[in-house]
Parts: sequence; C-alpha cells; structure tokens
Amino acid sequence: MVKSIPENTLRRLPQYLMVLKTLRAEGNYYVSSSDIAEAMQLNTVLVRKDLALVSHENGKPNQGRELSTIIKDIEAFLGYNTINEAVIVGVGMLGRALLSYQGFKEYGIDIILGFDENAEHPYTVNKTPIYHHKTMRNLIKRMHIQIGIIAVPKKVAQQVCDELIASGIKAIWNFAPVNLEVPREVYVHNENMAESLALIASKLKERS
Amino acid sequence: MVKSIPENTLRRLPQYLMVLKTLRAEGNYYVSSSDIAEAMQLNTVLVRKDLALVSHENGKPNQGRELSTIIKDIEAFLGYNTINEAVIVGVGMLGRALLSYQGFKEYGIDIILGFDENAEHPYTVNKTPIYHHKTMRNLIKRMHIQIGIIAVPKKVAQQVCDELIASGIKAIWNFAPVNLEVPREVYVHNENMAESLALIASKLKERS
DNA sequence: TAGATTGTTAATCGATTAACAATC
DNA sequence: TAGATTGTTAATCGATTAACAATC
Repeated sequence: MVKSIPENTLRRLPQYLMVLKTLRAEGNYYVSSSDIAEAMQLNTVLVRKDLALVSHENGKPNQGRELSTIIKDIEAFLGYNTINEAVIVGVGMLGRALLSYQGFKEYGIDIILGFDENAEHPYTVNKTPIYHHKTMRNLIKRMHIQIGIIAVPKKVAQQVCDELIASGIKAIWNFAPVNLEVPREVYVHNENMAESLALIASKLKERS
Repeated sequence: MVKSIPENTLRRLPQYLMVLKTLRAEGNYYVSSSDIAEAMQLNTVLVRKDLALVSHENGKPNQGRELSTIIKDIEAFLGYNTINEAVIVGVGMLGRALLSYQGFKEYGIDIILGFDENAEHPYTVNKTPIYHHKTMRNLIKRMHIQIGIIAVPKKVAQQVCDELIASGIKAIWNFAPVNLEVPREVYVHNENMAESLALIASKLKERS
C-alpha cells in the first residue's frame, strides 16, 4: 500500500509543515484547509487532497484537522523520524556551511562524515570528522551509507559522483552546476542555484 | 511579444545550458534534440518545444541546432547578460558561502552589499562590503536594488523580509525555512533544503 | 535520393479546480 | 438546526508525448 505521491505534492509537504508549526506555535489546536490555503496561496481542494494523501485520519467537518496529528503524519511520511546517514564530499565554503547547519537532523538526515582532498590529517568541522579523499570508498562501503552530498568544484563533480556510486551511494544531493551522469537506479537531486536565479530573474522581468 | 513560458521549461533551461556548454567544450558545433534528450533523460519533442520557445532561429533538419547560437539564445532569455544587483542579509556561514561563490555573476546576479547585525564596523567578505543592519533600508532605497537574499535565522526572517520590502525590494531569495508573508507584487523564491531532503528521502524509500 | 532531424497538429496524461452531497 | 468544513466525483486546464509531413 505504498501510495505513489505526485512530485508536486512532495514539494509542498515541507511547506505545509512550516505553516502548521507556525500555527501551532501561535497556540492553535485545529486548522482548516482554507487557513493553510490562504497562507500558502493555494486552492483549498488542493490542500485537502494533499493532506489526504499523507494522513490516515480524516479531517472533521466544521472543525478541520488536529494540528499535532497532521504534523506528525507529514513528518512520518517525509521520514523525519528515521534518520538517514549521509556523507559530504568537498569541505570548502559551501561544505562548511552545510556542515554547520544545525537543522538537518530535524529533517531526517545526518551528515556523519566529510571528505576533502586537502585533509592530510583528519579534522572536524562542527564535530563532523573530515577525512582524506582517498579513504572515501572504503569508509562509505563499510558503513553502508546511502546519501552523498557533492559540494566540490564542477570540474571534479562527475568524478566524485562516479566514486560515490562505486562506493554504494544510492542518492546524490548535488550542489555543483553540472549535469551528472548516473545509472538509472541512482537518484540525483540537483540543488541548482542557476535554476533559482533563472526563476527569480524571469519573474522580475515579467513584473516590470 | 513577451511569451509567457511554462515554469517547468524555465527550470530546464539552465540545465540545457549546462549540457550544451559541456558539448561545446568537447568540440561540437551542432547538437540535435535527441543528444540533449538523452543526456537529460527527457523526451526529444519536449526538448524541441522548449528550445523553440527561447530561440528565434529554427533548427535545421538533418543537422540540428548550432551550439553557440542556442547557448546565446538561452543565456539572453535567462537574462544572464543584464546583471541584476542584489543584497544579502545575514553574513553567517551560509551568507559567507554565498558571497564566496564566484559564479553568480555568470548567472546575471551580482551581490553588491551585505548586511549583518554584528557588523559594528563595515568589513568585506570576498570584496563585498558588509554594513550594519541599521543602514539597510537607506542604502537599498538609494541604490534601487531589486533583489534581496535572506540568509538569517528563521526567527528573524519575516522581520528582515518586511524591511526589505519596505526598502523597495521586488524579489526575495529566501534561504530561511519559513513561509514568508509578502504582498502579491513581490516574488519569493524559497531555497528550501527541507524540500530537497523530502524528495531525496522519499525517492530513496521508494526504490528500496 | 535516402536518412536524419526538424516543427506542428492531435492525443494522452496528470494535476488542479469546480461542484456538491455528507456530517460534525 | 444552520453553518462551516469535509471528502469525492466530474470538469478543466496545461504539460507531455505520439504521429507525421516537411526539408536540408
């Protein structure tokens, strides 16, 4: 009974979560689909359908949904309860920023190791140990880590990607501005700054 | 004749650009829609339609498109030639990472100022001057800057957002995990790590 | 000429929205 | 009870894909 969920819904879920948590922090116990729809500028039916997909309890007519229940349901659905272990490759400015970000665990991901080609001697960034590149394949394999974060310059991104896959990595979060070539079974999520900038610039032009 | 372009196409454009530039670097002069489609795992017709939306020259049967022409067309469309000025608010780890990233200008954005509440005395990060928060409104107004980047902790994000809008900012690139409330005419683009993680975790689960 | 590739028209698919009966 | 809100079925809308004639 693993319902396959539309990608757009998946994108909205974390946003629902943010809105719902804000409402809860403001002292509310129940929420209606129109409350959420208004905060997020969405259609109420869309909200109801999305929530129906992830929760097993129905909302109550004339009352809405219990905030804490729906929050728990979304978190469970997104896997925020089962922590996935990840490694990061590349500990430059961006890598450090990601390592310093305290909030990832909250989202079900824990960066337990970092690798960098300049790490002649192991060191730590924000308590995460950083090892030399050359130990990467071995360590990832032994620890059965599934998620790899690529935060290296674009020239070496494909190469790092290949190594990660050879080490058994199943999902890649790519911050390098390149189109990585991977086998079908590996999932790549591009954190593409260029894509964001494209959207921003175009909306700005559109509205002026 | 400002064609309104589907958002999905807009998202794909920077990726086309990456693929096309790689091909050019490999010494190619022409590209066919099937080459691109294969590299990006898309349908060839989709590629042709996307490219048709942004280029004014037609492709040539039995030959494809001239690489340099289509690259130029996409770049022009995405506004990479007209540089937009931006400010960044919050110069912590993330803010520094963004300021250190050399590549933004290439994408038509130039972060010309930063603001931080700890900047008692102005300083620079990677040659960008950082001023104290309190001078923000004044400076942004005088310089007619349109894009604001929010890289502050989530508790103060909404407040910073309000100030940016009061200063005349028209587009916001938000890295804080909150749903910002803004007037309709302001465009917000959320760089939502939680959203990315949601997609990654779910794909990982789906495939196991 | 034959073949590869194009752009376009029509068909399909999926996501969003509208309409509405059910119910706390 | 009346009203607000729900979930569901049908309609709409838009994006993707299939089919195909045109052409270098």
